[in-house]
Amino acid sequence: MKTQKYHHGNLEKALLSAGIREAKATGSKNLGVNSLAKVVNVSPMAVYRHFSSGEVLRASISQQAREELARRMIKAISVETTVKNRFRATGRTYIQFALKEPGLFAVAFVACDEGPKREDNPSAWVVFHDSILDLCNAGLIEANEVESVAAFAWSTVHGFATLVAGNDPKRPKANQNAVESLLDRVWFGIVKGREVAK
Amino acid sequence: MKTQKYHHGNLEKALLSAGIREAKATGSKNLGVNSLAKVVNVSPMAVYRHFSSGEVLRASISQQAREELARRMIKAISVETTVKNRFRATGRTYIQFALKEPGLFAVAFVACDEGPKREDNPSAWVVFHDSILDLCNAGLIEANEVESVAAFAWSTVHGFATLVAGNDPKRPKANQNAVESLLDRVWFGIVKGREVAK
DNA sequence: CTAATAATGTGTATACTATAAACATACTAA
DNA sequence: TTAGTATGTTTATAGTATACACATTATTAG
Repeated sequence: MKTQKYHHGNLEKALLSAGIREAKATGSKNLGVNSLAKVVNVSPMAVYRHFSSGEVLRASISQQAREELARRMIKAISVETTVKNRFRATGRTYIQFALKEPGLFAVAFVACDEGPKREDNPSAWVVFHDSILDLCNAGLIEANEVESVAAFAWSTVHGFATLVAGNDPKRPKANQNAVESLLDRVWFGIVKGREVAK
Repeated sequence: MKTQKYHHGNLEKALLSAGIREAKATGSKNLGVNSLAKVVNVSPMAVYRHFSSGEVLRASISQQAREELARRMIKAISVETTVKNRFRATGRTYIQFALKEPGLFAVAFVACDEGPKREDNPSAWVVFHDSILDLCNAGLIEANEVESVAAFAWSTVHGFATLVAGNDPKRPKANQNAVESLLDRVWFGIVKGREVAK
C-alpha cells in the first residue's frame, strides 16, 4: 500500500480523469470542486492550484470529452475510402458517441465554446469541417457553399445527437435505420438533389 | 404604496414571471430558490409551498419558455397559406426565437423532457410535428416517412438554434440568408430530391 | 357568525458548495 | 545547503437548498 504523500504527483491529470469518469457515470452532476477533490483524496483548495475556478475545471473536463469524440471521429474516418463515406462516418460517429456515452456527450457540449477553432488537440469541429472541405475538393459541393453546408450538417447531426442523448423515452428513436436515414437526408440537403443516386 | 401583506396573493405566478424575466436577462443563471425569492420579496421557504424543489421550479420556468416559443410558432403559421410555407415558418420562428431570446431559449431546452408529448398548453414539438403531418396530408411525403422527417427537421432546426444561440462569436452566423439556406437544405432532405423546384 | 382547519409565509437550523487567506510541506535550483 | 517555488492543508466566509417549527390569513363547517 502506498502511503499518503503530501504532494499528489499529478493532481491536474487525476482531476481530469476523475471528472471524465464521473461524467461517463452521471453526466454533469458530481463535477463540483469539493466532490471531485474528495474522489481523488485531496482537500478542496488543492484544486485551485491547478484550476482557477470550478468553472474552469469543468470547462477542461468538457474539452477532454470533446477531444475523445474527435479521436473517435478520426478513427472512424480512417477506415473509409471515399469522401462521401468519410463525411458520413463523422456524422455517424458523432451520433453514436451521444448514444454510447450520453453523460460524456452532455458534458462535452454544455455551454461550451466549441466552434470553428483549431486547437492543439483534435477538435470535433475541425474534423467535421475538414470532411466538408474534402467534399468541396472532390467537386461534390461548390466552394461558396462550404460554410452553409457545414452549418447545416453540423446542426443536424448535433441536434439529433442532443435529442437522442437525453434518456427521455419520448425522444426520437435512434436505431441503425434511423441514423442512416438521417444521414441520407443530410446528404440530400447537401447536394440539393443534384446527386440523388447512391 | 401597497403595504406588505403576509400573503403574497399569487406567489406561484409571480415566481414564474420573475423566472422568465431573469431567464431573458441572464439565461439559466439566477434561477435559484433564494435569488428568485428575493426578487419577489418573499422568504426562500415560501417557494416550497408552490414548488417541491428548486429543480421543479426551474422545470416550470423552462416549460413556460417552451410555451412562449410554441405561441410564436402558432402565430407565425397563421399568416402562411401553404403547407410548405407553414412548415418553413415553424423552423424559421424556432431559430429566430433562439436568436432574439437566447436566455429564454437556453432555459427552454436545458435538460428538459420536451418531446412528442401533447400537453394542455401549446407545445413547440406538437406544433412542429403537426406541420409535418400536414406535409403528409398534402401528399408531399409518405405516411411512413413522417417520423423520419420529423426527427430530421427537428434535429436540424434545434441543432442550428442551439449553435447560434450561444454568444460565442466563432459559431455559425445566422443572418437572414443563412437561415433561409438552412431551411432550403432541410426541404431537400425532406423531399429527398423528389421536388427540387421552388 | 364563529371556530376549526387548510393554505401560505416566516425564522431558524443543518448541510453543502465555492473560494479567499494563511500556513505547511516538499521539490528544485543556485 | 538553502532560498525560492510549487503544491497541499486548515480555517473562515458567504451562498444555496431545504427540513422543521411556528405565525398569519383564508376558507369552510357548524
